[in-house]
Amino acid sequence: MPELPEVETVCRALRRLAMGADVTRIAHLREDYAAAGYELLPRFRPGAIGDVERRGKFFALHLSSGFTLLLHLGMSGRLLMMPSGDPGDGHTHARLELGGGRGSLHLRDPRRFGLFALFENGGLAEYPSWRNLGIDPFAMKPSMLAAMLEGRRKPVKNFLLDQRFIAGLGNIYADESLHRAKIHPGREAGSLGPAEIKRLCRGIREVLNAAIESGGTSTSDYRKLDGTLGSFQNVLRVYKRHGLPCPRCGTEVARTVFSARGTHFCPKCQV
DNA sequence: ATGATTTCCTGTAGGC
DNA sequence: TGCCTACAGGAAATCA
Repeated sequence: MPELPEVETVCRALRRLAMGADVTRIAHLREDYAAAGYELLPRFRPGAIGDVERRGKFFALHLSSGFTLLLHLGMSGRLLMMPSGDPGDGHTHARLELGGGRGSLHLRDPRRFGLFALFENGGLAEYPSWRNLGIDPFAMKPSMLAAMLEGRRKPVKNFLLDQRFIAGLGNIYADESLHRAKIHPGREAGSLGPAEIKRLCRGIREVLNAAIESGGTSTSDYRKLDGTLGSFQNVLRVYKRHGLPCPRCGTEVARTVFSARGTHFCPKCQV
């Protein structure tokens, strides 16, 4: 499922291929696939893509005409660069036509947990799930993580999934980060000591960087902008590897459930 | 206020 | 082989 590294991968490709291009037309093929801004569509005015911003797992495309397009891939969403004129399929919920023969951006999302929303004149800043996003994991210092963990009783796995604290981690990278930091996912968040907090901070940063280098994790639906697969699924250490040996100590990776999410960890080296 | 649970949705894996 | 059920999960809503 697309998390920070997947969104960042697509974002970088988008900057390369679409920045400066005009979004000439929005084909909104499924009107219930928008949590905000549907009423603005009739007023939409074409504009050049000036900046492609990523915060957490969101993309924001800022257009010169004053509109901002906000996208989230949910769990089965793909953003694909397609040739102009390609209609997409039954799961293609929106198409952004680009000027200058640059093609068309398709938002395809079978399970429809994603988001396509339109804002005008900075209205995005008021959008709750954007406004309430937590800190960027790359800018997170151990002291900042410590302050957020302080007094929290919930399992650290649940904490890592909450976008209001740290923006961009999902199930895959939460599990992988905890394994790198040698912390058991069920540990009470507020119980982590300074050394553990430091390891977690570093583990998060390192796994996200490595995954971006690999173009993201294609375990199921995720694809890059050009439709090809990322490769980080080949080097995962615990996620979906239950029953296989921990790459660090050889113990069988275990699986349990936290926060209604499958959680994978090494029962020996994560304490 | 905090944390836990439920809901949305559909393709796919697993069981019989 | 084919059918059916259960499961996967991001984030908002709801519940305790």
